[in-house]
Amino acid sequence: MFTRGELKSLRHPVPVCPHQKKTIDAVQRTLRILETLRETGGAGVTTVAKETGYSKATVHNHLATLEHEEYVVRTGDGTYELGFRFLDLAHHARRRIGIYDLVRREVDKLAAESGEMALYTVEEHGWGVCIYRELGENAVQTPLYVGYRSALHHTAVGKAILAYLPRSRVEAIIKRRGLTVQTEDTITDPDQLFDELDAIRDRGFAFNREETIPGLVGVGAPIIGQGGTVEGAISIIGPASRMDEERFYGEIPDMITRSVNIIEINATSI
Amino acid sequence: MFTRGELKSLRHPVPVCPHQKKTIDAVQRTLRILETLRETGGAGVTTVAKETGYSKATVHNHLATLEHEEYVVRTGDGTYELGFRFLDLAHHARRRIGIYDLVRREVDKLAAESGEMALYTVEEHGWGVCIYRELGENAVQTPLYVGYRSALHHTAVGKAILAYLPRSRVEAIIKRRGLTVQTEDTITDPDQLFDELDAIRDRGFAFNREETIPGLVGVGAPIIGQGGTVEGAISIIGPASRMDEERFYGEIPDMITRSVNIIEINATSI
DNA sequence: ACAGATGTTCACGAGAGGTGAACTTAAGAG
DNA sequence: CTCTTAAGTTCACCTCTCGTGAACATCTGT
Repeated sequence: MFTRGELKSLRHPVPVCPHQKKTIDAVQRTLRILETLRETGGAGVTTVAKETGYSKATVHNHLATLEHEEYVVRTGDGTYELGFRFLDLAHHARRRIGIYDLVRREVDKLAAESGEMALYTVEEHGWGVCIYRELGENAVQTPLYVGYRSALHHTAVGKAILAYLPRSRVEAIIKRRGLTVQTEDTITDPDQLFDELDAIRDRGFAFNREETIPGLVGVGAPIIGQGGTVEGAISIIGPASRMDEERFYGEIPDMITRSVNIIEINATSI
Repeated sequence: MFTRGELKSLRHPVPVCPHQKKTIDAVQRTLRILETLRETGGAGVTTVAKETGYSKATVHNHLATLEHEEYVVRTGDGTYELGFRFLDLAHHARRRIGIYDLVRREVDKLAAESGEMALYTVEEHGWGVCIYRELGENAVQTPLYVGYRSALHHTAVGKAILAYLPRSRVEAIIKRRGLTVQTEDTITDPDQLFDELDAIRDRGFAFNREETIPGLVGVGAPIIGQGGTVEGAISIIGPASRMDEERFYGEIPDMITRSVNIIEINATSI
């Protein structure tokens, strides 16, 4: 027989990895559940339980808590959906972007002038996150909504940002996120990527030549803040069919460079 | 000596309130912490601990979890801030609004035509939540951002929505949220509010006569969906000084009614 | 270099929270 | 209208999570 003390020491044998972060399981579960609601566009207890692997009771308790705290709503037909409280959190998250209004005006202008889609993207946790987007008259249909996250290595904005981050940061990001294949033109070799980043730094802006989606191209340029650090990048995106040499390598980069200058100059006075 | 069963029953004496919901404390703590980041616009462990009353270690563990899950960011100066992942959740929450694009177009039109602020609001958890907002040329400065929540009884949109909810729902909302005083003109008496809602139903739209902020007035009208239920309400808001009788009771209501009709007609074809 | 504050780690134990099963309610089929 | 099936909710149990204070580490500014 064991005494209580002996039993206890057996229960906690040895931490598998002594350096792994200590995270709170219940919080992770709630986040997984919210993400499930996001992906399903609303679901019931059973669906969420199946999707996450948690028991029905667990899902029920989490959803009840989230509903009580008004982060989730029960609709008429009994499904749970993301609450509008996230609009509020999103608004306050966006307030971090000091140059938001400035950027917005320029992105609107770019979309109107070019007739294509224009956007502003920022780096976070090694992803590119779309902060603002405006559609021009002939803009392509892509699922690129505000809040959309994508890898940095295969977009114009992403490469523009990477080009102006310290090499160590870029290496860390590559290690963390990998260089996933999107199309046959996606850069998947680190050395090739670093060469590309050198070229971008030389000319001041980046091209996306069907590296994300076949047939889709883009031009992007970084916004450099007072401290000399990249704040983000703006870009114009359109179908390859509409982008002849003159436009893709001339007019569009000019428009973008002009907007970048306006933003950077006005940002210093904030 | 006690048997196991007897001991157990002693340990759980009597639930203080048998009907109180079972919520998960850790989740509530995380939400409180996120709300603190929201309110402070970014803060360190100590500040959040002071603000919430939780221990530093607790706050540290929660923030570490939220950062690991990429819902929060550590900035250069060591403070934690809301992550842009909330933009994504917000986007998916907003997808619940089927008529969003339709409403957006009309609100833009109203803002341009009137020169004032125009907006679309929806009810959730007994609050009015601003879903979309556009500023006209002369729009007033108010903190009415997308995601902003306010009580329903003292705004034009709020009263327009209440007027078309079942009386039982209205009573439940009043009970839950109360009729808070905003200005000397705020309706704080339930009977008076129900009379006002009758009047709104008669004429089809609602007025806010400085009931929220002194000097600020508005006109709002509900959007009624196919099932005959209120989807939300649109509104134009401006300074009382710019709203003479003719404009406030004539032109503005006409513009809004026209937009409501366009939205409702087009909504049936979705 | 030092003082004051902030962030991080640790051991411990109360009790939170996850679980399966039982129960209730709602929806559909025949 | 009843039976069947599935979904949501409640419950008692038990483990291990998570909150805590205090000690330790790290940083900032003068």
